[in-house]
Amino acid sequence: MPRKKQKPTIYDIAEVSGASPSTVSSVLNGSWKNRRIRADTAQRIREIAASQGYSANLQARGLRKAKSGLVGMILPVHDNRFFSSISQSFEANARERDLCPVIASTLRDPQEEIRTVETLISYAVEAVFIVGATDPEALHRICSAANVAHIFVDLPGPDAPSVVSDNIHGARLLTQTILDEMPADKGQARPYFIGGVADDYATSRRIEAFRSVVMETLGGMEDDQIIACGYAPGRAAREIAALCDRMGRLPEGLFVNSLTAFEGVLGHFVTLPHEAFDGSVIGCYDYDPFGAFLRFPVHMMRQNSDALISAAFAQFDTGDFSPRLIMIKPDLIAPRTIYRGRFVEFG
Amino acid sequence: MPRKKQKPTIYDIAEVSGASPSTVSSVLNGSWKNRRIRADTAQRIREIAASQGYSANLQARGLRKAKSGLVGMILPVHDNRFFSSISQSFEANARERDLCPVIASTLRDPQEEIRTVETLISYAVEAVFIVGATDPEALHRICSAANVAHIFVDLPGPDAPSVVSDNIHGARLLTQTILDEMPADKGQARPYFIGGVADDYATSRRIEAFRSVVMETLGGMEDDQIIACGYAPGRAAREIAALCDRMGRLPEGLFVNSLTAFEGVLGHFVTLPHEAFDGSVIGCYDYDPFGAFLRFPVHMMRQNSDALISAAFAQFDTGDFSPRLIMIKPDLIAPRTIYRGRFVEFG
DNA sequence: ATGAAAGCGCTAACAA
DNA sequence: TTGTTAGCGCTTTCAT
Repeated sequence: MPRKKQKPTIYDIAEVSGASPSTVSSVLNGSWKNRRIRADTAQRIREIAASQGYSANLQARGLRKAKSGLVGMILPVHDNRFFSSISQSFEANARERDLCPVIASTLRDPQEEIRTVETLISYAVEAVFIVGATDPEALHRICSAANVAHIFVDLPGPDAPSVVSDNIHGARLLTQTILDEMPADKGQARPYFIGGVADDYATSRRIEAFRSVVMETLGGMEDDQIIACGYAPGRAAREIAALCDRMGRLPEGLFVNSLTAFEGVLGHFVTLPHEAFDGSVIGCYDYDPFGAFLRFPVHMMRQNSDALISAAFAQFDTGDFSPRLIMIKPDLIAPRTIYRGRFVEFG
Repeated sequence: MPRKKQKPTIYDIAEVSGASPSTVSSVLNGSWKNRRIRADTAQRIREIAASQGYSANLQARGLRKAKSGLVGMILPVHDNRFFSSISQSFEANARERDLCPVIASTLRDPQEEIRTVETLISYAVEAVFIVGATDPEALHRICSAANVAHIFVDLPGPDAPSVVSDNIHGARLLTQTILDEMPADKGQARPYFIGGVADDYATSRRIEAFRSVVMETLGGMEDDQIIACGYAPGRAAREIAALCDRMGRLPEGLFVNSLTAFEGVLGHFVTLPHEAFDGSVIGCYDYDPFGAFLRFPVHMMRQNSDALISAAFAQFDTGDFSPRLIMIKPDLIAPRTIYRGRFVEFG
């Protein structure tokens, strides 16, 4: 590739225009409203800059101003409908504020979370949005040591604003729906809960809600009806297979705790005949448009990713990073219903 | 929030340790292997740095070295399984090279693509990966004017390396499969192709492949069997509804050209009774694990996102950015089959 | 209405 | 084996 000449700097523009670097700088970054610069000099400088293909070196600006124009977000995985919707909203919100989004996935590895947040801080991000962290305390410590604004989303963290789904409400509603749809003689029914990590904030509340609704409705429940086997599809696939094996059929009700777990569950379901699903009611906490149209009906709780992120940014805008918990209600999406979101005319 | 003291710099560490800033710098950034620095001074400096919570200011380093440690990627949308898998692979590949990924979605807006690439360049990204661009020429011009390495993925661009799916192969295979699965008396059958933009590189080749296989197999085809209505779900929903309306039923064969279009199609399908699908064979170019388990069987072409991105990074590693076209074959995923990818044990 | 100059935190010659 | 120094490109007082 032929070595092109370097990107022009304000000094190049200054030289060509005959103005000083500081004048050029203020014209080109908008701060010239304060400095009283003649409209025509400003205009001339802008034209020269355009003709030279000038664009500011954002690293230099960031260094000088001790801020970068970047906003960071970390999340567990990209390739999952909940988190990728989060990314989509994050991007839109960041752009509205003229910030450049930096989104990183950490595969629920606490070490990776820490490294990533440290990297973001080293780039002087204006804030970091922490989605579904496994070790919120550590991340909080790091951010506040560096005096970096941070907001927790989905899973709350200590001593900072947190925007979370109303898990109790959502899980109660989903559990109730599953039980309602089960055949009339629920006496012996043993609905199961699968996926997630029992100590996680979100999972623990969902389990609690599941348990209490089951107790209220069926009058009893045993511990083995909770299979908190993590989020990985592979693990969920093995667990559901083992469960079906033990029972000799599918459970009457199944509460799947995340899309990733659901993906795993599906990995087993593909091996089953159509009739296998007849006696079962299945619900999933989190929504996927394709998941809504499976071979069997699925009740889905759609976390309002857009509302979660918008609320987090609204908090960011206030500049107040004192602890508070903001709850967003998720929506129950009936089987075979397609939710139409903000981005339906894009793709 | 109590105002913490500023982040320590190499000067702070230098002062405490009694060494000079350059010594500190080289110790802390690894370049001390060349400078022969005593192991114990290095050790002492590292300890002091750790105790002070030092971490390098990457903007300053980037400014000085005229590179940032960032790699950029732009893609149409996040919340779609194909693109979010691309993100997942991009992230993994970037990390392996100690680069910080910056992923931005541009909603297929050419202006937004341009602005975004300019922003990335202003941050001095080491390369930009351009996925599914609508205006590759413009992006190429911008990148090469700024002398920034760039690689096209999914949709090829001019005068730069491009890694694309083997669309002809994939679309032929998918079309053939759809036709094969159709009822024996195919004489009058009119399979349809829906989604995408007819001038797009990928779509145009897929249409071409679709057309030629249909011609070979059925002996004829008319132009209205191609509905290149773009990628937006909303639009695809309206088009398929209109088509079904005109035909009074579903077409015998349907080739859906992207997941976003498929989502739209599904938006109409949810209104149809189960039997409506009996006489239809449906295929989708692109894979989604939930899409693989719908109420009706779907044949899916899985673009190998991991291979696409890995090949792109392999090219990046060579440092050679001269034009070349690298083809990656997609895989046909049979209905009701779950593909197990690289990240199946994460979630 | 504009310019000169200092300095953000870091790296890389060049000295010593 | 280590220190001194000159910038990277920009913003921002402070002068004029």
